[in-house]
Amino acid sequence: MRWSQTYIPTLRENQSEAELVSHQLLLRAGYIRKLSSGIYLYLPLMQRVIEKFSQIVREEMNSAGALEITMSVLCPAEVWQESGRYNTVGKEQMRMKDRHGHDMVLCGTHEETVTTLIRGEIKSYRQLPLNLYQIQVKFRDEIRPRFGLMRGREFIMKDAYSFDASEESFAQSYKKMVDAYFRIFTRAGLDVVKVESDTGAMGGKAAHEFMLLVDTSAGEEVIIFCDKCDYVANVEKATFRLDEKDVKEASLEQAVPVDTPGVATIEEVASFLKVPHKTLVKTLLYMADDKPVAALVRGDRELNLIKLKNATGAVELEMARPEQVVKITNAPVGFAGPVGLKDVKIVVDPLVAEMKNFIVGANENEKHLLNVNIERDFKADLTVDISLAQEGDLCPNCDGHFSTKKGIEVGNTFMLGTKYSEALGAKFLDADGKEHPIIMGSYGIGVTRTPQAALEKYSDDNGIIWPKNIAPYHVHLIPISMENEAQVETADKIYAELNKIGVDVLYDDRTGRPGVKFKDADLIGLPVRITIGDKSLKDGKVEVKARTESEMHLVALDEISKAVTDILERLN
RNA sequence: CGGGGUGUAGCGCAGUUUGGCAGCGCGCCUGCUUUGGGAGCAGGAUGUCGGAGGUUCAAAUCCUCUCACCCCGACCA
Repeated sequence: MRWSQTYIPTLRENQSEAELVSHQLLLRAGYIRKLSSGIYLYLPLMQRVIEKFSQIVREEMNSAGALEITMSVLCPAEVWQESGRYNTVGKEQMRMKDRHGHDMVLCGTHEETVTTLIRGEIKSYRQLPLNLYQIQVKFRDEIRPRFGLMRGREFIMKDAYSFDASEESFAQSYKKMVDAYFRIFTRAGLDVVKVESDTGAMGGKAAHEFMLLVDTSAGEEVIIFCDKCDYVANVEKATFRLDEKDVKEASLEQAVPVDTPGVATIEEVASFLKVPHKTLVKTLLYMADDKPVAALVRGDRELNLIKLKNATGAVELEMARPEQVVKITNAPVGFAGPVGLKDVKIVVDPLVAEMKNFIVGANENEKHLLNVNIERDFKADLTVDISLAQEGDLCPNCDGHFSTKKGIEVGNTFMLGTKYSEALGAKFLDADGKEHPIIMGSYGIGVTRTPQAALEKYSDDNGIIWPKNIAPYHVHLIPISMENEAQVETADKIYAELNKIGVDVLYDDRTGRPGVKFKDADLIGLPVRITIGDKSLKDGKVEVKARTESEMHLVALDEISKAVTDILERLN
């Protein structure tokens, strides 16, 4: 492609709207433009990146036996009502009425649609397994879109859905997808890790996420690693083993109230009473679908909201507002405790269950209770892990310890079980003529998110450095002067030759100054640059340089193709 | 939704405190010169100062309402 024939609006200065390097670069290098909050337009370069990545996805999905289809973005509300998710997805689902007044939704995912498609048509175990996928626009009305394509409201996703007749068959289907995912990300030049994750609103039995590990603030997920075994999990999901050191036998002492004037936080109470944080218990009040819940975690621990949500089975879980806290505990925020609470579900973390003679709020202003004990002073309605795992915790599978890293989720796989097939009536007959719901899985890859995520790893001060397989073009061809006939002639020849052997070339045929072209080339980030100038051309040579490397190679004109393919061969 | 912030030329911003000709840099257009890392000179075009209402002789500036966008939190590929 000739520069003069395409549309690459590069910008000299950074855009104020962008926080992340990757977002900044996509805007500056002329890949994307914003239309509205969380809604982006893909310009020609981005379009090519999307196509290249999509093609990799498509090839690997196809070779894993999945079949490409395209489903609608719009969907009648009844389908979502039937699965039950109409009431649970929340406000991120965009809803509207058509001209006849029918309720419609914009799909953020397609479990309902695809299940509706196959039910009634898949009747026999002989028709299974089946895996259908699409690469298509999704819409989610995110509470807070941010980071450009990383968390847009409209985005492109590859979503696949598997249908199996047995658990054994499903396990194979799932593994095929996991294997395909690793091949996809590897081809795109990205190292990802597979981590255990929460199933969230998707429901189902288990799930994994594919994470690109990054050191930047773009890493929205915290990932827990065991330093000894292969246990890896999203912090939302991670469980850990109780440290035996924390289990102590002690005689129960008399509970006593103590004045704690003006000290409300764990930090303040601990230093006021001169005791370690882990002798205190935090009582956190939440409203689970408008019913109060008290969550008790040890003073040195953070609450894991996802675990609490799962434990309570709540659809909406929100921290109680100060006035609600007052109503529940008769005390201002900071003095809540489990003793004497009425009509409040008390959820106790196992770490707390092991504690003796601990300190809690007294449900009275500026007072705490010392030497409180479970059973004697209050009863737990539920004892379940609700603590956030943290660095140094003990691995649940071995005697290793946890460390943490940050990552960007670029893909996920869900074991859905029969949640959707049962709700929507997708059933098959087995060899004995018995009816069963189909076992399903769903598998997503963020097609627009992934390339931007890649840039969080692959860029430098001068611009983008694309992995070769998702770069919009392979080669950036720059004649120093378009007024110089010999240079132009050479450039034309190289352009034709490389195109012929399937190397994608962006030919900067602008009549501008070379400095501008070099700056734009670095910004756009194609893997290989070929420069044609009088210095080397008088010896019948041109300069070939990899974006990642600083040294140039002088290459004779008849060896260009080989030089370029050699460099591409060794690049990521 | 809560908290914080910003809207002025295509982009980046100053001007708002203390009301008085709407500016700067980059980009864009024309001409000449220049051509190996964002050129120089000369000339030129470009504004609903986010919007509506109000105060005033006079509003980008003060007041009221409103919209959009960004950042922090809850949501999520």
